Amino acid sequence: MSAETGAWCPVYSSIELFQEKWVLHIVRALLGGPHGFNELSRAVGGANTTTLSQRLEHLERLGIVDKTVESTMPPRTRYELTHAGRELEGIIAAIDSWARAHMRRCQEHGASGVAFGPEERVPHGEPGAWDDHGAQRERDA
Amino acid sequence: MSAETGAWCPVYSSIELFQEKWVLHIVRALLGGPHGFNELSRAVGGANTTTLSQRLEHLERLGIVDKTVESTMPPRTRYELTHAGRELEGIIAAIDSWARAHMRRCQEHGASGVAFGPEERVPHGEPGAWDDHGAQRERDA
DNA sequence: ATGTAGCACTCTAGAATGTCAAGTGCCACA
DNA sequence: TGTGGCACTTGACATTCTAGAGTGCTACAT
Repeated sequence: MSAETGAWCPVYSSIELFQEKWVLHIVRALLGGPHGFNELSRAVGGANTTTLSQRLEHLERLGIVDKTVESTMPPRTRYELTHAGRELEGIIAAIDSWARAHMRRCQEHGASGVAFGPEERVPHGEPGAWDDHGAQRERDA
Repeated sequence: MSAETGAWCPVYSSIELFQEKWVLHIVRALLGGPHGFNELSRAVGGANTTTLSQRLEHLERLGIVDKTVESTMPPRTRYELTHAGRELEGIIAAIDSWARAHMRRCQEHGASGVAFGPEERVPHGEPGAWDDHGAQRERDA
């Protein structure tokens, strides 16, 4: 719509971007350093590879992530944040502090059957993936 | 997965929430004051009513928005942010500042055909809706 | 030399999610 | 009496995401 009315709103567009599935997860994972493709898929909580490669392609086109293919055999790919990407840390940090303050409460009174209970899909967890996140997050705790 | 591994991560869950379609748009609109249902649908950029009522119900259960029905006839509904909801302003502000710094650039070199050009869907814009947003955004400019 | 495993993907089909369009019941104003 | 607004719900349809398998390559163990 932005494009149509001529009044293009950067904030609206960013929100559209961040509400694409996995985008924020990808940024969060990449904030902890560069990752390979499969590694990223795991770090992000088990995103399937089809979606992941679409997202990465999109983020690369927008200049948020940078893809490097080392010309060894077999070629290794490395995804990392660009300057613009790294600046997203402010958003992740804001989410982080809000989550710590308010999300825990949601979980607690979730005992009454609401709040994330009914519709939270559980993708089949990789226990190891969480260690990654945990370690990365200590940074700003 | 969080639920499954026992290591529940509030940040992961928040990201899951914010990447639900319209959630961030709803919060942004509501930051500018309470809205009625149809009004909100317009303010948010033309969200369809089915999805909107689902989202609002979810946000209400999580204690982020508060729904008040005035017992007049016909009943008027008013959606507004709770305390926790208002605290999301930090996140919106972070998105806002990132967007102003980096998104405009994306648009500019979008002249080369990339960056939001190809796959941005245009839902059929209501020209008026943008005045709303514009007005609200002046607050933190 | 063969088996197993990892990397970085792509492909296809089906499930989940979101959307459109229409309809409901209510009232206000002309 | 008619047109329009409000706050939704319903059902059919479209888009998006996912699982799971497959590709081509290497590396390491047996």
